[in-house]
Amino acid sequence: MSTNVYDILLERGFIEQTTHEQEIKELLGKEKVTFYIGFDATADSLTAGHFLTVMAMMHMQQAGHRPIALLGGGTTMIGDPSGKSDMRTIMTRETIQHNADCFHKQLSRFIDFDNDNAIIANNADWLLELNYVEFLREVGVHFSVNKMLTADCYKQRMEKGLTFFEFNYMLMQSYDFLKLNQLYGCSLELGGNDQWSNILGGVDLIRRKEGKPAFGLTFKLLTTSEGIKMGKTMKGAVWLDPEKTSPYEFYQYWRNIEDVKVEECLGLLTFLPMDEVRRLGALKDSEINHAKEVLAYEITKIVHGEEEAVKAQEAARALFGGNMKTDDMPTTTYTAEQFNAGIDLITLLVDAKMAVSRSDARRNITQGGVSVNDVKVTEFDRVFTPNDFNADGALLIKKGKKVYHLFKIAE
RNA sequence: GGAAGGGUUCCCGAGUGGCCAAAGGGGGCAGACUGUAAAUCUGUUAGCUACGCUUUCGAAGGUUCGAAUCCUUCUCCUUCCA
Repeated sequence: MSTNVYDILLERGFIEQTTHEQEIKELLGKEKVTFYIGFDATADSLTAGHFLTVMAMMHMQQAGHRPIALLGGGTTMIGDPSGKSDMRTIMTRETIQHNADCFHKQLSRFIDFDNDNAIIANNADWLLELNYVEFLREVGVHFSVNKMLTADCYKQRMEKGLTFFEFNYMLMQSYDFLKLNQLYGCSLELGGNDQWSNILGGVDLIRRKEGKPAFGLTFKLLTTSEGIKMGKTMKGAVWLDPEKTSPYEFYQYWRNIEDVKVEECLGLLTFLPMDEVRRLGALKDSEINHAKEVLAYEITKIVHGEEEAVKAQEAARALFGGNMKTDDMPTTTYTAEQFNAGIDLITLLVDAKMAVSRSDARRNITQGGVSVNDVKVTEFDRVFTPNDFNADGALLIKKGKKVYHLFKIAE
């Protein structure tokens, strides 16, 4: 191991807090370390938010360490109260299992699970059959309620109310760490900074109960400059599953990132050398658009592969560069009869899901937000026929600056 | 178990018989300005066959010409007492 992976993570901006900085660094420098990161199986796909942690796992694995991806099949049944203002909906075991399977599949794209290079575990395996009294005697005795209550994550909940059910989350997660320590010799837990309290609990538990060293480290959370968690849009999370968030949308999300976040994201979410990251991050004004292109391309490449990244980039360049290239555009087709009869603009917008309702479509048109073949249309009852097609035999409709759609007759 | 307060549109939060599709803020969308950024300003933000109509204020009933507003039951939450 040439460069210590701790230094890499530090330089790239991952590290937020550590339990024992010196010891962790030394440990990572001298031996193969088994570490774990937990993923709550609350949806059937990983999100852009998870991606940061996945990147960290990849760095660690490249440096020769052994990751354990712990799927929260058991803990998800409780729901982590950290950073949540309300209690989560409780999910069924079947849903959680399905989600865990999806996570496993997605993670395999990034992490090599063959030949014991990485381990995938599910805490349902030990949490679901726990004996309550035994658990209290073995684990519960090591936790001080007074101390837990002073933890930031619970403090926030003191006002809104916190159930005993959720209060146990910390014990469950700590127990996971203990269990992984016993089963696989796992001695390091990584996670987002919102996991700090939970990680500390596990580190303490192992040290007390096993008398063995254990460490914890948290990563920066990706937020916008206003402190809102990144990876979310109003339409929901940015998913890694191409069925849920298309590679183009994924690309666009990063392409539209705030200026001030470009350098941070390049360091965290790409494998570009740091010299390059700093060079790109230093670009000013409109120059920084180049850095954003690189960022979007690199992330898309890691998540969806080079081919998709190229396609997304070309589609974006074509659209915003002015020269329409219609190959990869989202398209809706109609039969010749339908089009010959004429289709009104509202229907087109709604069919293409460019508007959520006919009222919404009408509003957008009236307010001057819609253009057809680059001509602004403000009459909402305008009807289109093949006579309105452009040179390529289609209608190109844009809503706003970034949403576009192609309409043509089915072959 | 007892007492009090409360559930309003995407979110927070006004509204306590007609002037309420419901103030204000946030968020979203669109327009202007720009660099596919941020900030700022403007418009808009239940649905529809649209100067009108239909469905919304925890749920179900009821009173009334008329209910988010009053009554009854149910339900959920919060706080205080035990």
